[in-house]
Amino acid sequence: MAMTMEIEPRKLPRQRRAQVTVEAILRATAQVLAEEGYAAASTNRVAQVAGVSVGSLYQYFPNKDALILAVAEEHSRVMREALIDTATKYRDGDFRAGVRHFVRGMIASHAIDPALHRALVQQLLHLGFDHFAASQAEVRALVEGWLIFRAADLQIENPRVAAFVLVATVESVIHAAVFEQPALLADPAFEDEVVRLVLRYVGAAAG
Amino acid sequence: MAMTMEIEPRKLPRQRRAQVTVEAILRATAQVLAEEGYAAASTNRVAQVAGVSVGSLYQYFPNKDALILAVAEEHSRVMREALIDTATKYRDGDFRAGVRHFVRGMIASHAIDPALHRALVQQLLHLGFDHFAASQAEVRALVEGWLIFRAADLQIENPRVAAFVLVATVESVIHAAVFEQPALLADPAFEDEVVRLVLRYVGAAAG
Amino acid sequence: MAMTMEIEPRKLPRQRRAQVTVEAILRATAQVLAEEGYAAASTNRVAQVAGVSVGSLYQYFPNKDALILAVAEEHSRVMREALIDTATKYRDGDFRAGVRHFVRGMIASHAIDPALHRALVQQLLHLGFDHFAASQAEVRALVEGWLIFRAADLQIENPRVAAFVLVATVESVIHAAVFEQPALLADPAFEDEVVRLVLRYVGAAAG
Amino acid sequence: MAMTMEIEPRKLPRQRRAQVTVEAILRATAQVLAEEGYAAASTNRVAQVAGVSVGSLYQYFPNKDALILAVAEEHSRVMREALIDTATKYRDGDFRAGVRHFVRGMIASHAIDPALHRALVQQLLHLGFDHFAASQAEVRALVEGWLIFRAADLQIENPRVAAFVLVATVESVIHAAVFEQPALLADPAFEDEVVRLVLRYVGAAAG
DNA sequence: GATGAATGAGAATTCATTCAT
DNA sequence: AATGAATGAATTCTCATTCAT
Repeated sequence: MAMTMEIEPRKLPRQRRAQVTVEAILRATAQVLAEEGYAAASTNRVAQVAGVSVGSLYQYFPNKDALILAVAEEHSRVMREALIDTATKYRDGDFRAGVRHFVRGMIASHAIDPALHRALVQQLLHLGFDHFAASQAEVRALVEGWLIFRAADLQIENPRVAAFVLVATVESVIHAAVFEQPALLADPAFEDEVVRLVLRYVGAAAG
Repeated sequence: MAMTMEIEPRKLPRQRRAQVTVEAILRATAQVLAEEGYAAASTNRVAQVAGVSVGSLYQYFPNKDALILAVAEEHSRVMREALIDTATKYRDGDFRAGVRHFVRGMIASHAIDPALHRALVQQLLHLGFDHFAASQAEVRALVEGWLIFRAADLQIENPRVAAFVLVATVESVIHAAVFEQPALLADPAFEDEVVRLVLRYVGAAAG
Repeated sequence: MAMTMEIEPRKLPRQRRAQVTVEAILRATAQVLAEEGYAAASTNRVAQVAGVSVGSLYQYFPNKDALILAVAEEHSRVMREALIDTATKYRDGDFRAGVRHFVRGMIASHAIDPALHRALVQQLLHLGFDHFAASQAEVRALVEGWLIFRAADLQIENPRVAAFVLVATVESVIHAAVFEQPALLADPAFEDEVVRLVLRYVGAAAG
Repeated sequence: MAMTMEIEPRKLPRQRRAQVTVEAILRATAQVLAEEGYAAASTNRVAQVAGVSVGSLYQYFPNKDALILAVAEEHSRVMREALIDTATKYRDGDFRAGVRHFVRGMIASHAIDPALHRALVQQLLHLGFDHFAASQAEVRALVEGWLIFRAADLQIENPRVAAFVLVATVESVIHAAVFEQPALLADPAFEDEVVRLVLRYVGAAAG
């Protein structure tokens, strides 16, 4: 494992033409990764699908890992936004409804492009980056604020730890579903159970 | 990605000498994987560490994947046995003690060789085999049976989904510990927290 | 033996530089095959002789067989052209002169690069492709048409079978010369004998 | 190409058990060669099919080439005998009938096991031995004697050369049929044409 | 900026042959 | 005599990366 791995984009595209090139590359990477799998995602293949030369790819990404990371970054940004949109809306409403929407948002965000998500997780684990874990920080902060705001109604000792456990747990359960039983993602009973898990854990369950 | 991947062991070692060779190969694979990581685990490197020629390796394993899978098989067999032993014992005893032993078993099974476990998870995901998923199905079935058997004492709507959620949750919390904080595996407070999570979820918590 | 053997060239060279590379590879393959024999014709050796990297070789040929086939294709194209040129010219002239030119064309085409021819025959048989057989089909058809066209002057029962026998006979006599006595290819007496064999067979001999 | 190639059988089997082993090896080699082709004919595969260990194979054959040669030897012995049987019978009868029987014998001998014949020719060419050419010496002598005996009825200048041309020609034409159009072997028109080729060549044709 | 030809280290895999049991 | 485990040199092929045009 290279200690001196560059992962920063090489240079920013200035002209519109370059902008287009970079987007084509990212889209092609995501597509190849999702449709043809890890093994097929060689730099030459990606460039071909993007309708661009390998040379152009290396103009903007110093190496393959940086390319994958950029795609992961984009993918997790989209996921994060979808989630935060949903979750923020219910900040002041009924807590139980809020939890349900949070969970629904998490499930929905994982359903955006499960194949890409899978491929990225595989690649990133393989690269030694737990990229999605890092991107959860923001979500965690959101949830922590929420727990503090509603502390009176809950049985929680340490909101920070609870937020960590909660986000990690929900994420992992959904994750497991993505990998092992994708059908569950569309099963209302699955949503119900995850909601129950959260509510009971924070001491806000009905019965 | 080859569609026709052979993964069955090639032939069974008959003589004791061969037995020793196969064991050396498996041990070397596990060691290289755990200590030097995926990238270093070339067939030649493995053979070298095993003190055996590459040819011998290919006498028993048709390709590299089969080799990795054999190691995973063995590792998950050991894990599964440790777990099922523990869990089965408490099938009829006190439920809360049973949960504690189940959790303890899960933790213990992941503490057997965390580095190898990490490497295998990375490698298998990467190969597209979700080998541990398969072995979790068995555990899941065990837990589901258990939940149904004890339904009267618990507050569960859908035992099948609940079993999935439970196993995934416990597994992933422990997993996170394996990947990020191996020290936790030996911390009694960690066990306590996971037990609490489970008991609350199934509605069997004391308070 | 792979059932799904790719033998089509991988991509066409667009730039002049690539054109040069491909030609160098083909020339090197022919040379190594002819001078050092089958056993020496490894892809790395060929690349080395071509003054090119193995990678470049694989950029244009998907595998070793495709490389050999491309050389065979070229060689048999040259042979076929030499032959058909000669033979076609005499389609309407004097039959006996026509036979002489046909035979002369066959001999000349085999004299182009006997060592390469030898190596290719060995190699192609060995690969299971009877490449020259295919190209002989064309010659056979030409001869059959010729026999039918001149049927009045000849004593032939079954032109199709006769064409097969004729071409096979001439081909193999010349072949034997290539393999065993290359010097004969340049000896006019050899041409005379083969012509006599043909003329007597088709019943057009003078005496 | 090894200059010091051993091709002599290593030792003669003395005990009946060994006799059986050697025969099994030869039969397995022929079978694998004919049915699975050159590529599959590894020494280990042959030993396996023979129900014998590789070690035993090497007890009687110093290397792979010697094994192939032994099979070729046996195959050409069988062919030769079939031919000589047929041909000798007609030594004193009608010349034209004799030729027909000679040709028929040649065709029949090539029809004994065409797949094996093909595989052997491929292998032997590849090894640089023109084994079947050598084994023709005996047949050639037979034919020469025959031509001398019937010289009065024929138009032949040099019986030795004529015998060479005749045997080589007939052999090659049949050979071409084996490789390119096996169906011809069973076609009476093919036999007719080959007979005509011979009769006209030696000046014994009817018209 | 873009191109795509060229590179070559490195990885997987085979198979004739040996030799201890 | 027979066994079959072990050997390892040799070969094919891939793919991230560079750089001249």
